[in-house]
Amino acid sequence: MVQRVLSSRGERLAESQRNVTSYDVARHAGVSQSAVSRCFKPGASVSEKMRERVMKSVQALGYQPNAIARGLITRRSNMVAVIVSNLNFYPEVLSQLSARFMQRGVHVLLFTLNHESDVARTLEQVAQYRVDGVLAAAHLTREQMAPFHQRNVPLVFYNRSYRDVPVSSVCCDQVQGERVLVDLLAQSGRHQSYALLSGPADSVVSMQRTQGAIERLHELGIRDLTRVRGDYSYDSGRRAVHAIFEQRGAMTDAIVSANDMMALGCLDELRHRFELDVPGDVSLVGFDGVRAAHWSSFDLTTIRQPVESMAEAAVTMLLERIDNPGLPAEKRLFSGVLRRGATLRH
Amino acid sequence: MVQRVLSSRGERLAESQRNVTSYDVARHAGVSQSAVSRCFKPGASVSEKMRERVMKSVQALGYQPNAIARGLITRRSNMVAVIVSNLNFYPEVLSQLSARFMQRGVHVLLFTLNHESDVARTLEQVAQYRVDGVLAAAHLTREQMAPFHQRNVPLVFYNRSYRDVPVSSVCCDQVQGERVLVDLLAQSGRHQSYALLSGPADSVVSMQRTQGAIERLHELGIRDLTRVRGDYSYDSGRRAVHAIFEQRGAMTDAIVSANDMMALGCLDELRHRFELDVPGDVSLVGFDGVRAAHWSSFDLTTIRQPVESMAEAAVTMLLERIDNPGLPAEKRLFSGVLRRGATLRH
DNA sequence: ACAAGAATTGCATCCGAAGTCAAAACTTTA
DNA sequence: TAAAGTTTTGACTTCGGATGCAATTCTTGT
Repeated sequence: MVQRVLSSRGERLAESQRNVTSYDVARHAGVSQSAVSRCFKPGASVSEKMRERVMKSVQALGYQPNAIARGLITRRSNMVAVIVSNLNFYPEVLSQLSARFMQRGVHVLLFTLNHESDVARTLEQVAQYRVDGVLAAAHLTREQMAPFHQRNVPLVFYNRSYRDVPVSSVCCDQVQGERVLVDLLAQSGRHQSYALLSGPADSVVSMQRTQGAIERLHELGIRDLTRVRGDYSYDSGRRAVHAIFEQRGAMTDAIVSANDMMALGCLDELRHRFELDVPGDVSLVGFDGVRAAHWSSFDLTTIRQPVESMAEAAVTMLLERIDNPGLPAEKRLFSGVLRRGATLRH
Repeated sequence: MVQRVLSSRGERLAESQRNVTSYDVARHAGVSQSAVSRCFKPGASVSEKMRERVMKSVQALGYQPNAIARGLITRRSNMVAVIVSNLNFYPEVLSQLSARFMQRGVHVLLFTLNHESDVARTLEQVAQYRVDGVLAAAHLTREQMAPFHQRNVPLVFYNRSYRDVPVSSVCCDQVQGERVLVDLLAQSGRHQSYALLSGPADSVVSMQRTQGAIERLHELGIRDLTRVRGDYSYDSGRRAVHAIFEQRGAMTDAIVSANDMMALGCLDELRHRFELDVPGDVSLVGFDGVRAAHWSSFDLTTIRQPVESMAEAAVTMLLERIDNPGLPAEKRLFSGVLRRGATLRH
C-alpha cells in the first residue's frame, strides 16, 4: 500500500502512457465496451446517435483498436507471412506483393532466408504468429509444409511448384520460356558451340530452366554443350565466362544463362575482359526480365516474368483461400514474355 | 440441438483443427497451465522433471505458443514496423535490416509506401498492431511522428534526419559525400560546365545532396551550373541528359547525379545515344554505391553508403530503445565511402 | 526427525476486443 | 393505446498465455 502511494506519480505516468482501450472510450462516452467495439465493426447494429457519440470520444482520446487483442478473439491476425529466400530477383516481387496486400488491408510479416538461416526455426516463428496465410518465394520441404496444412493455414508458393504435392502455386513457365530462347538462338545464328550456365544446385527454378534448355537443344540435335554453374549473381556470371572458355577454348558462341544477373555478368566479361563482340562473336540469353536487362548498355534478350500478373494472382489466390478454406489447391502457370534484345547474332 | 448432432463431424474436425493451447498441453501432462507457460519463459522457476514432462506433451501435441496471445498480456509484440518508401535503392537496405532483426528474434512487419499510398492510413495500421518500434526509411511529418512519441514507441529513421526534432536516426552524410565528389571533379579535369541532376522534389536526401554539391561548387567559384530534376530512376537519368543538353547545348562536361541509378541512365544515354565518351567528353558521378555501379560496363565514381554498418546501427539503436525507453534520441551520421571508378576525366 | 528456508507449483486474474444473448428502447400496427 | 415486432444496447464470457501470490514440496541443518 505504501508503495502504491509512493509510486503514484509513476503510476499516473504509466497510466497516461498506457494505450487507451475500448473501455476507456466506453467510460468517456458513457456507453458499454461492446458498443465501442461494434462501432468498429462494419455492418454492426449501431444507431447513428451511438456511433457519433462513440466516435467523438474516440477522437478525444485518440483511441486505436488493438489489432493484437482483436486477432486473439477473432482468430484472424490479418497478417500473412511472406517468405523470400534471397532478394536478388525478389525486390521487384516483394514490392509488388507488399503493395497488393496492403491495398487489401492485409499486413505482411516478412521473413527472409539466406544460406545461413535456420529454416525450421523461421517456420516455427511463422507458426507462432498465427498468420492467416503464407506466401513463400522459397523452397520448403514437404515436412516443412505439413504444419501449415494441419492447421489449415493456406500456403501459396511463388515460382516453386511441387509436382506431387497438392499445394497452390503461381509460377512462370520456366521450361517453355527456355525452349523459346533456345529456339531463337538456333534460328538466329549458326552457333557452333553452346554453353549452359545454371544457377545454384539447390534451386528448382534453375533446374527447370536448365532442363528446358537441354531438352530443346537435344530435340534440335545439338549435343555440343558446355555446362557450368553459377549462383545467380553478376559476379558468378563473370567467372562463368572464364570457366566456359577454359573448358572449350574460346569456341563457344552461344551462352544460355539461367537468369539475367549472370547473363549481365557474362556480357560485361565477354566485352570488357575478352573484348569479344556480343552479339557478333557470342550470342547470349538470360531469364527474368530484370530492369537492367533493358538498359541500353545491355539490351539483353530474355524472357520476362510477368511479375505484376503473377503477384496479383498469388495474392488473390492466398486471400481467397483464407476466406474460403475449402478451396482446393491450384497451380497457375504464367508464360514468360519474350523480350528481343540485341544479344543474338543473326 | 439436431443441428449440433448433425454437425458433430464438422465439430470434431473443427476441434481437431483448433490450435493446441497451453491448456491442452497442461491437461495432457497433468499439470497447470502456468507450468506450461513457465516452461517457455527462459529463466523461470521450473524443475527439471516438470520441464521434461511438459516438453514431452508439447512434442506429442505439436504445441506452438501463440505469439499473439503472449503479446496481448506482455504488451510486447516482438514485432517492429519497417516502413520503406520505395524499393529503388532499398532492397539492399531492407534485406540487411530484415536479416539483422530476424537474427535477434524480432519480427518485421513490412509497410511499403508509394506515391499513391495513404501515409496516414498506413501509420494507423502500424499503431494498431502495437509494434514495439518503428524503423522508417521514409519521410514522416512531425504530426505523423507524434502518436509514436506519445505512446512511447521508439522510432528510428534511416537516412532521414530532422534537424529540430529530437528523434533518432542513422544517416549517411550526404552533404559531405557530395562535397568530396565535387572536389574530385574539380581536381581531376578542367570541366567547363557543370550539370546537377537532383532527385524528386520531396526527397530530403536529394535536397541535401544537391545542396552539398552546390555549396562546394560555389566555394570553388564555379557558378556555371545547369540544374535538372529526375525521379531517381534510370529512365529519368536518360531523360535528364536531353534536358541538360537542351539547356546548354552539348557543352556540359561534368554531371553530378543525386543517385547512382540516374547516373547510370545518364551514362548509357551519353554513350549510346549521344555517342559521347565518358570520361573523355563528360565526367559523371553518382551516389549510393549500388551494385550496378561496380559493373564493368559502368565503373561509376560514386560515394558508397555503408549499408551494413548503417543497418546494424539502426537495428541496434531501435532495439536498445525498446529495451530501455528512457534512452534519449541519437543521431548517427556515417561517412560515405568514396569509390573511384572510371567516369572522371583527368 | 523436525523446523526453517528455498524452490516449485497452482489458483486466480489480467491483457483488450468481439460475440452471444437477453433486456431495454423504439416502431409499427390494429 | 396496447400488443407485437424490430432495433439497440449492455452484461458477461471468451480468446490463450503471463504473472503475483499463496500453497505446496523439497532441501538443508541440527
